[in-house]
Amino acid sequence: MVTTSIKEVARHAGVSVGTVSNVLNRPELVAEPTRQRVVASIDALGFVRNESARALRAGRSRTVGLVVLDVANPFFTDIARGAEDVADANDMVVTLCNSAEDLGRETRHLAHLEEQRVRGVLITPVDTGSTRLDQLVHRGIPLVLVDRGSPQADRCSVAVDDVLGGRLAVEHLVATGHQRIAFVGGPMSIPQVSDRLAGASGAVEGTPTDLLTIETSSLSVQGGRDAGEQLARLAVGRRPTGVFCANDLVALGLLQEMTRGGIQVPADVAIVGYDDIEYAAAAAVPLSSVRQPREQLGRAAAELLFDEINGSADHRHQHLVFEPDLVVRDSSRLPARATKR
Amino acid sequence: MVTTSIKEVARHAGVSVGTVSNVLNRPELVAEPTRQRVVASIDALGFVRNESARALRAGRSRTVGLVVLDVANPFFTDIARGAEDVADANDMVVTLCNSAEDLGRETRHLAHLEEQRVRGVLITPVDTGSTRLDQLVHRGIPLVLVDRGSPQADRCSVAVDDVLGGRLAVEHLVATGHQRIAFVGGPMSIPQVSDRLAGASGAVEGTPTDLLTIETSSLSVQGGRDAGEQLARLAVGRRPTGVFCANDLVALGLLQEMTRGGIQVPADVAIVGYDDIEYAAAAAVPLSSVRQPREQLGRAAAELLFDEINGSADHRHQHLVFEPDLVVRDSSRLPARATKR
DNA sequence: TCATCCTACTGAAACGTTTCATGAATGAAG
DNA sequence: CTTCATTCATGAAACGTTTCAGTAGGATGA
Repeated sequence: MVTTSIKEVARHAGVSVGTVSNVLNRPELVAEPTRQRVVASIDALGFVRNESARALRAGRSRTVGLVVLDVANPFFTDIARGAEDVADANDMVVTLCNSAEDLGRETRHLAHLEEQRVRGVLITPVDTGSTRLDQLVHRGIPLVLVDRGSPQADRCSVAVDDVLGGRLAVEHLVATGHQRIAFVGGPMSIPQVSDRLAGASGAVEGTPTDLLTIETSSLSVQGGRDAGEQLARLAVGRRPTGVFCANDLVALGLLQEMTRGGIQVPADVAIVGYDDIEYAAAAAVPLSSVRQPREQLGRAAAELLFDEINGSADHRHQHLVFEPDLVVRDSSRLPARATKR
Repeated sequence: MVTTSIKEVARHAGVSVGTVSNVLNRPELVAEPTRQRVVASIDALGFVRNESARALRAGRSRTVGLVVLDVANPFFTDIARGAEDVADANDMVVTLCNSAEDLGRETRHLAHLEEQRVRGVLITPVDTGSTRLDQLVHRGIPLVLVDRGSPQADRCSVAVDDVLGGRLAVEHLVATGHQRIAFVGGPMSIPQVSDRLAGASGAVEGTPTDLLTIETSSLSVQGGRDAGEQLARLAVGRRPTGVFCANDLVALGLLQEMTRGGIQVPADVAIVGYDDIEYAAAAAVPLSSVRQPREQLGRAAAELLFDEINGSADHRHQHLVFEPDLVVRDSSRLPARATKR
């Protein structure tokens, strides 16, 4: 691997290394003819800046880390996109790290980020109580919690209001006339699940609507299928006519099981999911779902981070909460009886 | 941000910086009591290695870049997982970059990787003819092409045999008795699509089977729906009874349109997709699909890369081609007429 | 006893930048 | 003609490591 250094560029252009550096970083300090000569030499030699040397001298890098639970999940991909946008605008680079919900991997990534002297970290931690994060904060590395972990005084956080999301979904079911509604999701130990259930409960309060809870062992298609089987076994008169699922995978599994059992969606059972994943709209019956402002979440997180990085003096830690909204599709639409094609 | 350097550790432990460095990198050269003293100081001061300084001095970093077309695509996530495994074993780190099929983003990522002096790059390029890659190779940075770009003498590549994949799918349809088969996918300018079609053509050659081609404008659910509409309009006697789709999204769209039109899958039309995405098994009718050895692809790519990095002298560029296999599910299963539950 | 070899450690150079005090050249003002 | 700014460019120090030639002090062998 042949590498050209600033020194060789300097020699080639007949100037000092300081001048080359100035051309790169503060071109306004360099006379135009000189500048052009140096630029020409850079091109001729194929010079590429050595970021390590730069970072070493500067004492800080130009990267921030983004550690997510699952890179394959569109939720995090969209967050990453938002964060990258903001980083770009600040002449920074985002290093994307996938913890895959594995504490060991998360720890290794954080260690490597520290060794790289990243300017800050955006993270959805595997374990919200991890002391690894406190360590980072303690070392003075700005940190923003994304969609997990309770607000703490010494760091910023961004999140989406899951209680509101649950409420929106179930209010919609109530409004379209359902009197027996089920919440399907689990395990309840996941804060997102219990928050969404709390919202659902809130929505039926004061109405004559029944809310049945079916806890699944995981937020997966299989979990939805299992719950669907349970529902299908109920007598028609006791079966919920509206179901709110804690996420879209569960909803898809449920939908599949309903179809298999000859139960019509939405005529017999209306379904609302959560997350609005790409496949929600592409399901056998397009799925109503609660959509989170994912990209906005990433942007906001990055902005908080850069605010802390740049103006560390007067930075105030904040805890932003965003509002989700409901996307209504066929799976919960009132059957349009008198409509022709 | 407070940072402790090796110098302070040395002072704290009462040794020279060289000794601290040895404790870190070649502990066998250090007497045990000294080593323990230094380790204690490191812990006490919360020392974290400065990777920039290390890389600068060493003249090379410990990272390789992996540039993918879409981080959200499980195909690439699995490749990443495979590559990371291999990197881990070599004490290297993978930097994951998402080009999102955007040439500008790809270029920026590559530039940044170069500035970081990565040891090598694994890439599925946006534009296979890009001179940016030649530049990298020319600068002596090892490069492995992943699943795109024709084999070149100056770099390794790994790929999956798409012709074989197409053949497997259609041979299966032929074997289960279908005499009118359709290939659905497009645009044909994508090599993967035309290769899969070529395999499909090969499979019907010499058989009395008809192969109809329906070109879609994109490999999306919508593309599948549009094709499905076309198929549904055909008279039953002329309609293909088996369909091979160029990917699973198309297959899902097609499946959805069939269901909507009252055409039974697989009784009236059998469907085979490609990629075996997570949702394939979770579709309304679980989808048969051609599965690619994704993680293995990532492993192989990384192994080729490290081979080139480590033994640059006697490294021979290779072009590996992996074989996909067919996963048969309900969507193409012969209806089991006499089977009870 | 001396020569030789080991072991454990030291001290300084080097990596490629950025930054800053310094200096040379030019032109303007008096 | 001197003085003073202003504009450009220079050269060296510094960043935190790793590496390598040295060296001190035993231990070993003759």
